[in-house]
Amino acid sequence: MRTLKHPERADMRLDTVLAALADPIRRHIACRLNENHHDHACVTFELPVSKSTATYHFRTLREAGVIRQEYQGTSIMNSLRKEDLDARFPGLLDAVFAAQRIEGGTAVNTPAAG
Amino acid sequence: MRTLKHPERADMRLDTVLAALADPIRRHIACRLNENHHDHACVTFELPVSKSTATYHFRTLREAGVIRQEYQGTSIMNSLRKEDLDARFPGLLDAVFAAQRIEGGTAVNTPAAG
DNA sequence: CTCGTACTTCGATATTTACCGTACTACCAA
DNA sequence: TTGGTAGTACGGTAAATATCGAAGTACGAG
Repeated sequence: MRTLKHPERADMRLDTVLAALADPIRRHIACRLNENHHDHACVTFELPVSKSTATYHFRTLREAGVIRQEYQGTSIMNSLRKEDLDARFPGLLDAVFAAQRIEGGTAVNTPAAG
Repeated sequence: MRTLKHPERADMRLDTVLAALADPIRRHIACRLNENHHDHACVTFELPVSKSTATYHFRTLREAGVIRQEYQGTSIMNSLRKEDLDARFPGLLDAVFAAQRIEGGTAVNTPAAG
């Protein structure tokens, strides 16, 4: 079974988390995982970038500690590390999601939506 | 009198604000302005970068809407746009500052401190 | 008017980031 | 075992970012 490396709670860095959430595509992924509480395969996000670029963004989020990625067969199930983030940086994630809602929804034009 | 351009509340973008706060030097500036409530000239920050780089970071913060910069003679008085930010993205600034305190203080080694 | 201070602007550079396509791996199902 | 699906790794590129030093501007003090 393939496993992916995730930072411990204590190893999450504010720099990295903020940089991860500063990108609209990555914020879009995080917001969606926050809204739809069950896990999602990468492929279901329909991002406006190529597959390899999507991998890059998911990896950036995972390495920052924002999401958890676990193989399930050939897919990866993504979930938001909300409890860990809330423990490490209380209120940060909620403030970002609230801000995103205020600013106007999706943060990104998915190819399906455009 | 020289004046500098600041975005209106409504024009503040989450992308830009998060990117501004993702950099440790800029977050250090913002944190200091939050702690010491009166204004500060750029020169008082003793950042570990050259003067022109400092200008660049202050400008980035100003253009994101995080700080206000107003000339006072040959100096610039910097202040945090806390009310505006709180109105636009409630809780975001406080969450970032709290996270910074949790992670361990200064976010940056000033040359004086190192 | 001259000088020093505080900051900006410009041009250059190094590094990082976002992005792509191709080739690859791992797994499941037939 | 053959094929399809989901995602990774790699090599490359374009753009953005962070950095510097040198030269310039604006202002107050003397």
